[in-house]
Amino acid sequence: MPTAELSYQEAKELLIQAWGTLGSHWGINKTMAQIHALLLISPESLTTEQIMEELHISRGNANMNIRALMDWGLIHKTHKPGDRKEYFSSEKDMWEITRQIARERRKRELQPVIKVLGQVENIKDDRTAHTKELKQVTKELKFLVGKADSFLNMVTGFDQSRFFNFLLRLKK
Amino acid sequence: MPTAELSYQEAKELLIQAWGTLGSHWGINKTMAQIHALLLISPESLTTEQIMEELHISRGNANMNIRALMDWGLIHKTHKPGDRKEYFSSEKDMWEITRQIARERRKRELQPVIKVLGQVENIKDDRTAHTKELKQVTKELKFLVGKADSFLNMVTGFDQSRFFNFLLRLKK
DNA sequence: TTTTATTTTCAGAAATGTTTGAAAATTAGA
DNA sequence: TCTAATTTTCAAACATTTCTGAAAATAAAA
Repeated sequence: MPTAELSYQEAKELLIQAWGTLGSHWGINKTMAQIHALLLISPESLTTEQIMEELHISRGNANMNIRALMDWGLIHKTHKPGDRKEYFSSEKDMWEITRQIARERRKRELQPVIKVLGQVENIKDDRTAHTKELKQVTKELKFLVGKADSFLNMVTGFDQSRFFNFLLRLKK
Repeated sequence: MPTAELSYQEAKELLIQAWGTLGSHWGINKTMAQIHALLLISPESLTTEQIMEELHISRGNANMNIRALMDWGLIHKTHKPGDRKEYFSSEKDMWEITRQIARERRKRELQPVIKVLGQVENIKDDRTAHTKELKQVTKELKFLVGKADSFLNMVTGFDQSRFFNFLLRLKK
């Protein structure tokens, strides 16, 4: 059975929904991801009003999630001459978006955990099996989370062409 | 100020809490992460009863999250001779845990999104700017998510030393 | 300055996710 | 088979997160 061609509207809703679901697996709430998807596929920048209408959400909700997206560095505020409203637009370069997400997740998730693991590693050794196991597990956990941190740090340092080389080598 | 040495109990609680926080950024609920942490640092396998007592949770809650952890392939059921109860133990090899998580997240998160992006890509081209933008963004998104999928697939296929050697080569 | 457009805040409402506990189902041994 | 130990289910209670909408704050124009 061949896949039916989707209309623009159907495709747009599917994409916004899919991006929302993926986002919610990544500690980003659904609305935040949906606003991001909407701005990502919009050729022009949009006002809060337009975002509210398009996604059927309240002003407060729109405002809050727009600010969160700006905190993540994924969207930006712009102005139009002779217009008092604020317009929002997404960074469109997919690699830049990837780098920005890598940068924020390192800072928000990995680094706090690495700090805690460092403390736990410092436990007083009373030579019991339980303490031994806790120390061993913590050491291995810290090693692995540390590697993930280095990897994301590397991503933020790479430019696009180095990234493409990296992808090529991934092929096998 | 030098960091004070933690007691076993303090360290254990810190670790369980840290693992829970990291887990919650990964679509895993608090109790599920706590049970996993508890089994990870426990030298012996534990019964449902012991897990309930240790974490102060109900039988239903324990049962449900134990099953979820088994679905993820992170813990296993064992039996002791002459004992009717089920005992649970965590996979201890940290690299094996990483591979298992990579395998599941590919299946649960990336592959469904890739499928949707394939559908959206198939949109009827009406030559408007909006359609053009949607197609372009979808194509780039699919490329990127596809690469993330290949990367996780590689993790599941490599052994630890091979994987870290691979990452080392990327450094420069 | 005053008026008007726009953005931000936040208390309560709604929605979603988690936990409980007791009853039902299952399983193994007698 | 029957009995007793153990596991599973699930409706209702509880907790947490997200969303709303109207009021307050801000900023630009008159």
